[in-house]
Amino acid sequence: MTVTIEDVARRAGVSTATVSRVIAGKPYVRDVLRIRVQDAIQALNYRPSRVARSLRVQRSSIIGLIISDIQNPFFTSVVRAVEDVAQQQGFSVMLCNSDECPEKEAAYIDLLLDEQVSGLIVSPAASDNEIYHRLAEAQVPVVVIDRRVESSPVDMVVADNTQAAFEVVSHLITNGYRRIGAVLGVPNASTGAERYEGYVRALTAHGIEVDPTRVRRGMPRSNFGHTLTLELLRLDNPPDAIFTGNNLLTIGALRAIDELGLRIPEDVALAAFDEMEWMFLVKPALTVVAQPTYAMGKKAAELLLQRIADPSRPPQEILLQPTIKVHESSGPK
Amino acid sequence: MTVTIEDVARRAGVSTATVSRVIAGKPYVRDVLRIRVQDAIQALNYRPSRVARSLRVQRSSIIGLIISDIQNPFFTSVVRAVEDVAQQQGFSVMLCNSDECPEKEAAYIDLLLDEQVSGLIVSPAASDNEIYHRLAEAQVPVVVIDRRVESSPVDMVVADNTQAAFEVVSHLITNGYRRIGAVLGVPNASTGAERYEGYVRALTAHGIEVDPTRVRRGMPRSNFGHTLTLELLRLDNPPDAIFTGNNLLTIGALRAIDELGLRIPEDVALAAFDEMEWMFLVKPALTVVAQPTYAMGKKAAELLLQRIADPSRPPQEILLQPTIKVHESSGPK
DNA sequence: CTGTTAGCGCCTTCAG
DNA sequence: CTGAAGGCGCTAACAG
Repeated sequence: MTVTIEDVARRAGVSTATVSRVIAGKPYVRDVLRIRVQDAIQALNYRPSRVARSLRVQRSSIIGLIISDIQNPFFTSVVRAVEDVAQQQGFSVMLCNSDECPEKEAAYIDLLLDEQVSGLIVSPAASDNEIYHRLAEAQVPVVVIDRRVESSPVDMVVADNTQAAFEVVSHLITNGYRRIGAVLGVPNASTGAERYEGYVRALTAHGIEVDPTRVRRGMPRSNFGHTLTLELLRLDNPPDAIFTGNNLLTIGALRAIDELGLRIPEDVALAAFDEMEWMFLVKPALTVVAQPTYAMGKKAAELLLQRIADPSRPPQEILLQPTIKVHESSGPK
Repeated sequence: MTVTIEDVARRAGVSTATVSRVIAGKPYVRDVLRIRVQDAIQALNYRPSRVARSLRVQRSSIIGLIISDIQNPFFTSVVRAVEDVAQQQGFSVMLCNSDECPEKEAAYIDLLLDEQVSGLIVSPAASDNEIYHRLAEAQVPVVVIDRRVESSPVDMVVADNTQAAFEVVSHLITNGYRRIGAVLGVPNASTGAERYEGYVRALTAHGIEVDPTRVRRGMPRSNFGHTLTLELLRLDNPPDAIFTGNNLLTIGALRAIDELGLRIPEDVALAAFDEMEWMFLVKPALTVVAQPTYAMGKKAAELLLQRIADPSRPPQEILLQPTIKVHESSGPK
C-alpha cells in the first residue's frame, strides 16, 4: 500500500542505506546514484514515514506548545509565531490548552513526552508544578513563556510587566485620576503579581496611598473581570479609574461599565493590558499596554530550536518591553 | 534509559503480549496477572511509547486541524472545541495554520498524512484543491468546517450564512436604512458568497435595488476591512449603513469609521458578523451575527471521531444556525 | 488464558 | 563511497 524506502531502493537499484543518505542530504553518495534515487522518489511519489523515523531516532520532529488559554488573543499570537518558526525549520506543532489547570498541564506534558517531542514551550498554569522536575529528568528542552516559574534555571521569555503597569497607572495619575482601582489576575501567575507591583509603585511614587479594597483579583477570564469590576464600581467611594491587568479581564470590565451605564473616561477611566488593540480601536480605554505577543512567541520558538540543536547552551532569560499607547483625555469629571 | 514494555513484562513475570493486553484493556487475562502487571507498570513508572504504537498499527492517535487563520477568534473557538472532544477520547490535536494559502494547506495535509494522523479537520482555503483527491485516495477521514468544498461528498459542518445575512440586513432596512453597503470576503470562500447572497435577497425582498458600487470584497483581514470601508464611505453618495461579512473585516471597518470621525449608528450604521460579541459589547454595531463557533468545532470533531470508528458511514452535512443579536436604534439621521 | 514470533519503516553502525 | 543487518517499542496473529 504505502511506498516504503525499500521500494525506492529497489527501483533505484541501490540499498535502503543509500536512499536514506540521499534523503538526509548526507555526503558520500555518488552523484549518479543520488540522481537515480531522487528520480525514484519522484516516480513513486515516496514520502518518508515520520513515525518510523521518530521511533528509530527516538525523537519526533514535533514541538509541543502548552498554553493556558487558547481563547485569549495573547496566546493566539504566540501560537501563530511558534507555528511560523517551527514550520520553517521542519518541525510541526502540537497544541495543547491547559485551561489554567495544573493537572491538565501535567497530563499534557506526559502526553507530549510520550510522543517523543523534540521540545516544549509552556505558558505555565502555576508558578510551580512537580511535573517540571520530571521534565528536567527527561532531558527535554523546554522554554517557558509569559510567566515565570520557580524551578531550576530554564529558558524564559517574559514581558516587563512591572514597568508597563507602572507607566499606564502613572499616566492615569498624570491625567488627574486619584481613586484608581485594579482588576488583576491571581497572583500565582507571575504576571498578575508583577502588574500589581507596578500599580503599587506608581501610586506610591505619586504619594497616593494604596487602598486594598480597590484591588481585586481573579482568574483571567472575562466573567471575572465583569464581577470584580462591578464590585469596585459599587463601592461607597467608587474608583474614578480602573486598571485592568489582562486582556480578558478588560473585556469583562467593559461589560460591567456598560451595564451600569457609565461612560469612559468621563465617569470612569480605563487603563488596560490589551494585546490586540481592538479595545483601543473603539476607544474605551485611556491607555493600553500592547504586548509584543508575536515577538514573544517567535523568540520562544527560536530559543527552543537553539536548545534542541545545542542542549549544553546555558539558559537565557529574555525580557521584552511592551508598548504603551495613549489616548487623549480631559481628565476626571 | 526509557522503560519499555519488556521491562514491565520481566518485572511482572509475564510476556510482553500480556502486558500489551492489560494496557489495551483486553479481556482474557487472569486477574492475578492483570494486577501484577499493573503493579509493575506503577513501580517502573512505565509509559507506553505512542510512537512505537503508531508505527505498529500504522496510525497515530493524532488528529490534524488545519485552519485558515488562527488569529481569527472564530477559529480560536473551533480549536478549543476540537481540542476538548479529541482530548477526551484519547486523541491529541496537531494544529496547522494555512493562512488562507492553498499551497500551505496542501503542504500541511501532506505533513499530517506523513504523521499518519487518524483524521483531519480542515477549514479549506479554497473551495477546490487538488490535494483533496490525494486525501480521498489516502482513505483518511476528513471533515470540512465553515466553508464548503466542491469535491466528492465529505462530512461538512457549516453555518447558515445566507439566512443570517438576510436577517441582519433586513434588520437594517426595517430600521430605516436604505443605502446599505457591504464589505465581504472573497467569493472563493463559500461563506463570502453566501453572505452576499443573503444581502442581495434582503435588499430585493424590500424592493431595494442592489448597487454594485456599494459592494466590496477582499481577503478576510482587518486591513482589507479598513481599506474597503474607506472606499465605501468616500463615495459621492456614501452608504448610510454597512454590512460586514466577517469578524476581521468588522474590526477594519470600525477603524475606518473611527478615522473619518463618524459615529455609529448616527452617521453610519453597522451590521456585522462577529463571533466574539466583543464588538457588540462596546456597542458599535446595530446588529450582530454570532456564530455558533464552539458548537461547530465540537460537531466537526464528533463527526470525525465517528467516521474514524466507522469509515463506512455515509457523509453528513450539518447546517448550524447563527444567532442574531440586536441593538436598539433610532434609525438614520 | 498466555507466550512466541514476526514485523511496522527507518536509520546507522560496521564491513567491504 | 555503498550494502547488509540489527534493532527502536509495540501489537497481532498463531500456537500452545
